[in-house]
Amino acid sequence: MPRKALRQTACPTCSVEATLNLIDGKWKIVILYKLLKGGTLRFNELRRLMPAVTQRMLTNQLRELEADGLLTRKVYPEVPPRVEYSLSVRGRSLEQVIMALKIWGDENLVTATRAEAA
Amino acid sequence: MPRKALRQTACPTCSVEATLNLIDGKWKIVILYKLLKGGTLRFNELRRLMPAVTQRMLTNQLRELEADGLLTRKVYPEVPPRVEYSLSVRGRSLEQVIMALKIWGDENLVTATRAEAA
DNA sequence: GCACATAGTGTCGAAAAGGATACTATTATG
DNA sequence: CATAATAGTATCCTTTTCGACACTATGTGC
Repeated sequence: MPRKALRQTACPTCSVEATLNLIDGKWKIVILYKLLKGGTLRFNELRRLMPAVTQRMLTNQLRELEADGLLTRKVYPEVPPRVEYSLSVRGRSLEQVIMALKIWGDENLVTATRAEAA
Repeated sequence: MPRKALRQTACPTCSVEATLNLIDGKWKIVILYKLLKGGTLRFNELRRLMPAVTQRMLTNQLRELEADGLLTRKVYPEVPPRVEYSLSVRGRSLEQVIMALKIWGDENLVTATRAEAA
């Protein structure tokens, strides 16, 4: 049984869509971006960087990213626990995608995201 | 009242996240990609290109993309009706983003999207 | 007169995603 | 003994998303 159902595809040949599925999830892109910029980060460091994300969601998203092979989770058998997250090679290969998103946003979302924004 | 609630942001300064919000929606990226490749397309042409998408969803996604200024909807007052969709200037500016997604997918998703895929 | 094509809309319900909150184990520190 | 820190879990609930399906108007072709 798949850990997470793959959603139905609009057109199976669309690698655009498949890629988007990987980074779909409310916080995944931000996590990847933070790791891209920050290198290795611990769980609570990520939390502090994204205060709006609940612990549960952060764990969820990290686990999915790990399952997709986009990041590496390294547990140190210490007390208090220490877990370090960093991009895997595959994750780092997403740099162009992430940066394309960032660049577009910087250029096009300076003031408002929607025309009718108050 | 906003047409669609903007979801809470992980970090307001992240243009990465904001950009992703614009193209978030199950079929938006594919629609944009089809229009990028196909130029101007009519409603039912899009439907045929994406058979898995219901009429209602296609309409929804097209309306949201229009509201975000990413595409142009041109209605011809004819019977039977004719409506043509094409990327706006703003929409076309997303080309780098869309192509980054496609290129990554082509290079990294050749066989399977998930390690545990049967 | 009937079906067909276009570009939709309306309603209902299921499923998935996400949020709030409380709880865990262990050790160090005071 | 009490508190704090780490990296989470567990449970419950609400919101959002998505799909199925039926329905619309109008003119053309048979």
